[in-house]
Amino acid sequence: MDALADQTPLDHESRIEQDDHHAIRLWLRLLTCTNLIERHLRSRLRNDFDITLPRFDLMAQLAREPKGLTMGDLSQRMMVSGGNVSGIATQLEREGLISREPVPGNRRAFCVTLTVPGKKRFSEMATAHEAWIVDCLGEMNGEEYERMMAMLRQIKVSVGGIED
Amino acid sequence: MDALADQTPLDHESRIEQDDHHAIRLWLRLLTCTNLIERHLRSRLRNDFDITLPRFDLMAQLAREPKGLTMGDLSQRMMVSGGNVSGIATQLEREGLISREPVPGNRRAFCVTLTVPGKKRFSEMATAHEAWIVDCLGEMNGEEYERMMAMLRQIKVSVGGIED
DNA sequence: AAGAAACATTTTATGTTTAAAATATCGAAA
DNA sequence: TTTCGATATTTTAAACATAAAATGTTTCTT
Repeated sequence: MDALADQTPLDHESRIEQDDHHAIRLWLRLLTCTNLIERHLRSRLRNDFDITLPRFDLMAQLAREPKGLTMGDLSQRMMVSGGNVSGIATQLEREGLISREPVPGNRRAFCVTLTVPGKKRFSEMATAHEAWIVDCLGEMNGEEYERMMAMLRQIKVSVGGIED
Repeated sequence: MDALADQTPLDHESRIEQDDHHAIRLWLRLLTCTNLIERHLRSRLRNDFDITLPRFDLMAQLAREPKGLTMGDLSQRMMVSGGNVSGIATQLEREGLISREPVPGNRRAFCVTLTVPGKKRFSEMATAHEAWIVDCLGEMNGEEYERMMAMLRQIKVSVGGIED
């Protein structure tokens, strides 16, 4: 095959053809960028802290809310299914990084919080995590950030408006 | 509190701090947008064509390369692991949408192509898929589009430069 | 107070994804 | 030739993810 002889490294986006609508090209580039960054973060979290991105994300939500969150809150904020949160929380609880306490006055819900070791662990990770992101996105000046944020907000509203 | 910060002139150090927050916010918004669009596309592909996004993506790669691609080519272009491609291809082959032919002269590799029904099926899907994306991203003028592409290219280069 | 509806969570079944091990082939050097 | 390293793919195990069913709790309505 010709493809076998092709040495250039490729991604979704470098394959696009001239006649594609510019929206398609933008979408593919958006996807490529997000995937690259996410992959990089996953890899660093795994190598440097032996933790997965979903577990880190759950801890990040809790770190922002010292009073704790219910499973449902976590599901909503992380934009993943309840069953998923349930599984991730089970793992983190087993590792002693979070705790699930019953909520007084509502026996259906649990209040999930970071344990003391969990807080310590998270603060170590958060510093590094932030630096990695700045490394990935940092070359941009304030004005560019604002423009990009505005365009993404537009997209967010536009997609959010389309009901699933 | 951000309102206060806006009125206060920032020294060098707090400006860096401020920029860092910008980077994090930009990353989170990027992630949210991509997830929303991806979720939307997944859902429509499932409902309208009873196919998953990974299967569609694999077919899309083949549609661009009528001579066929090897499993390794597919893995590289889709930016997913070889094992993953293997699983997806097995399913598509079972459904008769793709074929895996041995490559003459290299008994390790397979040449994967769309079958005739696969081509037909894909072309139906591709039209709809393109329209969905335009719906999500459409309200953008040429200048905005160019700016966004340029910034994303910058990010792509920046992240790509950091070796994994 | 009883029943129905809504809520919060977990469990189950199925499928996706990756890294790593296993299998097999190829190419080249000793 | 034989052996060794690289290449191409598949298999396996573990973590994630979703939808849907199951469980238990609360609230509303009558």
